[in-house]
Amino acid sequence: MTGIVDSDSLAKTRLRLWLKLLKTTNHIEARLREKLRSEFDTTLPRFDVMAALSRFPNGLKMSQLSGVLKVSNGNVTGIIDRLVVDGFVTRSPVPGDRRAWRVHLTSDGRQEFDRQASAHARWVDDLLAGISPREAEMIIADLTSVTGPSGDDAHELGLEKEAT
Amino acid sequence: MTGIVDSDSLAKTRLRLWLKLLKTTNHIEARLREKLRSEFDTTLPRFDVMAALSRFPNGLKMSQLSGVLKVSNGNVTGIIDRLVVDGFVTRSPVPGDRRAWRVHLTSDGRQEFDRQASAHARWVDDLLAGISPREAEMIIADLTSVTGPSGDDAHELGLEKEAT
DNA sequence: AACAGGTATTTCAAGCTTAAAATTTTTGTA
DNA sequence: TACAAAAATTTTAAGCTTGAAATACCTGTT
Repeated sequence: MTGIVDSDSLAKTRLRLWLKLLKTTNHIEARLREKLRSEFDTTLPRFDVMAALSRFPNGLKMSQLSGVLKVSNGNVTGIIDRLVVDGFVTRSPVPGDRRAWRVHLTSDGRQEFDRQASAHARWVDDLLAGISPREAEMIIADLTSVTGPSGDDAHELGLEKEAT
Repeated sequence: MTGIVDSDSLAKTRLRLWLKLLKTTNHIEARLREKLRSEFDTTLPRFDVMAALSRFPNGLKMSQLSGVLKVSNGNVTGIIDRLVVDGFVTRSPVPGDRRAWRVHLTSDGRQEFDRQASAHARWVDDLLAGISPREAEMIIADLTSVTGPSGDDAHELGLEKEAT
């Protein structure tokens, strides 16, 4: 009998943790969205795409981009379309494979993203100001059991083989 | 000079924490979405709406519902529309206010939600199995500084004044 | 009673998201 | 070379999300 009670209360604690995680990330995401919209007239998905591209100066193929961002293929198409219209991203053909496109930031895009990224880092720091570095490290360590360690994109994608 | 370095590394730790929180919740959310779709042919937003309604047997007005869920007004309309079509939710007029609707679970809806909720709790427990109750409590406490304590919906909404 | 202002909800436009289908191109094999 | 299978991308359909505009209704004041 006590076995059931015990594992039940464990489950309840984990459910509370899940609800708290959800509430926290939703709260932070909502603030970041507001800020990106009001201060840079952009969106979180656009920011995410530009962040990914900024880490790969050689650009990425569409499928690599959706792989890095872990979103569906078709999703990225529309976001890139709009970033191209805004002059922040360009598509160039991949020599030797007429199916594929390589997308990368323009210098305008890089400039704009740099401004956005430093503001973004400030916002996050402010939003998490109530958490000490020691606590932060602890939480990071604990949560690593859920998703595994932070992946190395370049390694996952075999980009080390690419020419610069 | 060291001042700058110190606050910089603090900011970096908090940014890492944010990325980890995001990765963790995205991961869990993705699994829950898959499961809800494959096992119950529903979605997370539908589940959230039904969860909210299940906590208020008297039903909620549309604006109360979007208040509890903290999403926009217009958003809820479409989700409720579809739940009504499926027979899980009904809209009834609010006596004395012809603008408002009261929405609540049907008995079918309540039955279906109960099944979904217990599966959901199991999934969450499994996904967070790597975290001990002590760790969970610590994280919950730490994150409370970001969003404040878990609110009491009934109190926030003045529902205590409602007749049963 | 009239009416100004507020409230409850829906509608709308734009963008994000996914899974699945469709298109085009490449690649391996017979 | 022919051709089937695989790969890269786009398109499509359905649903979620927001903020803002539109509707309909209520309420207090004059």
